[in-house]
This record gives sequence, structure tokens and C-alpha cells, in this order.
Amino acid sequence: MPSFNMDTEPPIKICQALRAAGLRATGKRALILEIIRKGQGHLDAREIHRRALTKTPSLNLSTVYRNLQKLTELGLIEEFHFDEDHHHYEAKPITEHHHLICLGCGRIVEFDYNLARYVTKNVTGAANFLVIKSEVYMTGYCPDCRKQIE
Amino acid sequence: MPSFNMDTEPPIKICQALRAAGLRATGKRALILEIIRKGQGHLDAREIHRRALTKTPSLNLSTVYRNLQKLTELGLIEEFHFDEDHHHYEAKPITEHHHLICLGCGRIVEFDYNLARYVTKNVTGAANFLVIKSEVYMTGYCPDCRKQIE
DNA sequence: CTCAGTGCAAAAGCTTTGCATAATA
DNA sequence: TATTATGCAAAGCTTTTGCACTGAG
Repeated sequence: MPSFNMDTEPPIKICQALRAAGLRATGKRALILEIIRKGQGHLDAREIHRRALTKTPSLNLSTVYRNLQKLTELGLIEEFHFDEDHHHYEAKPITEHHHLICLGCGRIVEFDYNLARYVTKNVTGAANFLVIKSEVYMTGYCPDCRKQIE
Repeated sequence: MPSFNMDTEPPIKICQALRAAGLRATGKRALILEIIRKGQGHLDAREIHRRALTKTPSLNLSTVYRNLQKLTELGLIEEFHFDEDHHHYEAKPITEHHHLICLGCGRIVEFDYNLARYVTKNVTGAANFLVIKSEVYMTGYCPDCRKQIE
């Protein structure tokens, strides 16, 4: 019996990444990571679960949570805290990037900016800080939606 | 019976602010806002409740939540999404400022930076965005804690 | 074979809501 | 007095956990 008996064989790279991190390359775990990688980084646990169910109907929500925890812990994905009550996940490695979200249409503009560098250089009290993670979350109205509220 | 029968009369300014926002200046509501203003902006609902209880033992948690909602809605306070599972609140008006948090000792360094200006000027796709709010959340290790992990 | 991974069900923690009562303007 | 605010209790939602079973290595 092959390691993966799902409709779509998960990319070998994903299994490699999992094993490299010291995890067993389960079909379900690989699928979860695959979905996050394809997911543009704006998926929460329920949405990941929903998408995974179309390929693996037996997948339990708690498995999703347990994997999100492990994958975050091992640095394969990153957790973000958006405006809602639940977390969102994004695959790594990625260039550090931030989010600008339109409150009107939900459009998300991602952008790069080395905030850590700026802060440790220019902020009193932040010198010699070892920055692990920077998360930026901006909201507003995009040019189109702006017209409708003005 | 006076409007406020708590040990400490809440500052008149707070009541004024509440009335100006179209809210009734209840003793409990004033106390909640006062705590948030004094709270350096890093309090969650439970902590606000805990502190309020020392002055008003009958205050219910749901009242705290309802007031946080209303005060946020009317712009008297602002909601932040930190690394934990619950929200934190901060009084407004404040100069837009951001947070750098030490994962070792919990120390918080606040700093100013007009991110909105940078982004709308330099990010492709962000031009003409009307930015309502920017939230920055950085984590790392401060100089002291850094020594202990290296 | 051994231990990590999973399903299931129950619990935990934060937040919201319905309803009756109390207080404000 | 009319409307808003509050307490209480129950419900809702996201997330975690215990236990027994399954499957990867």
C-alpha cells in the first residue's frame, strides 16, 4: 500500500519538507500544508478544514488544529492575527511581507518592508532587540470602495 | 442619589467624553473607560474586569464586553489583536503607535511611525488607499533576555 | 514493533445574546 | 416616562485535550 492513497498525490517537496522538520509525512498533514501553501496566506482553521474535506472526507477538525500548532512551532507556517476572532495561516519561507486590507471589498494588498531594520535603528529602546517576527495589519478603503463611502 | 456612588468619583472629562459620544455616563462605563486610559493599552477584557471589581464588585463581565464593543464602535477606544487568543484595548485619541514585545520578559516598547504615509507612497497597489488603521505587532528578545537564549 | 498521528467526544476559554430589572436623561 | 444600561444565565464559537485506535518509519 502506498504512503498516499488520495486522489492527488501530494508533491514530493511537501513530504520532504515535513520529514526535514522531523515530522511524519502523513497524507493528511501533507494536504494541510499544501492547502496553506496554495492558500495565499489568508486561511483560517475552518477554511483549511473545509477545503481538505473535499479530498479527505474523514479529516477531523482537531487534526487540523494539531497540525497548525506543530507546523507553526517548527516554522513551516506562520500564524497571523487578523481583525476577526480566529487566526490565519501562511506558508513559509516567504519574504517578510505585510497586509493592507480593504474594509469594503476585502481585497488584500501585500507589501514588503523591512520594519525590523527600521525599528532597531531608529527607535529608542529597541536597539539591540532581536526581532523574531513583525506583523503589520492595515485596514482602510481601496480607491474603488473609497468612492462609495465619500 | 448622585450619579456616581463609587469610592472614587470618575474624572469629569470621562463623563464628558461619554456624553459627547452619545452614551449615558454610567459609573460602570466611566470606570471601564478610566481603566483603559490608565492601562497603557495592554489590557484585555478579563483584566479590565478584574481591576474594575476592586471598585465596583457587582460589575458583570458581559457589561465589560458590551462596553468594549460600544466604545470601540464609537471610536473612544481601539481594539488590538495581540499574539494571544483575546483582544486588547487602548484609549484614543492617541498618536498612532506600534508595539514591539519581548518574548522573554513581556516588556513592551511602543514607537511611532507613520506607516500609512510610507505605504501609500511607495507600495504599488496601495496608492490612493484611504488607510483607517495600522496595527503593527513585532516580537523578539530584548537585550537582556537575548543574553539568556544565546 | 514503537511511537507519532488521528478520530471522536468532551471540555475549556473567550465572547455574545435573551430577558427581566434598574438607572439615566 | 422612554430609552439605555446592567446582571444573570445560557448559548455560541474557536481551540484544546484525553483516550483508544491506526498507521508511518
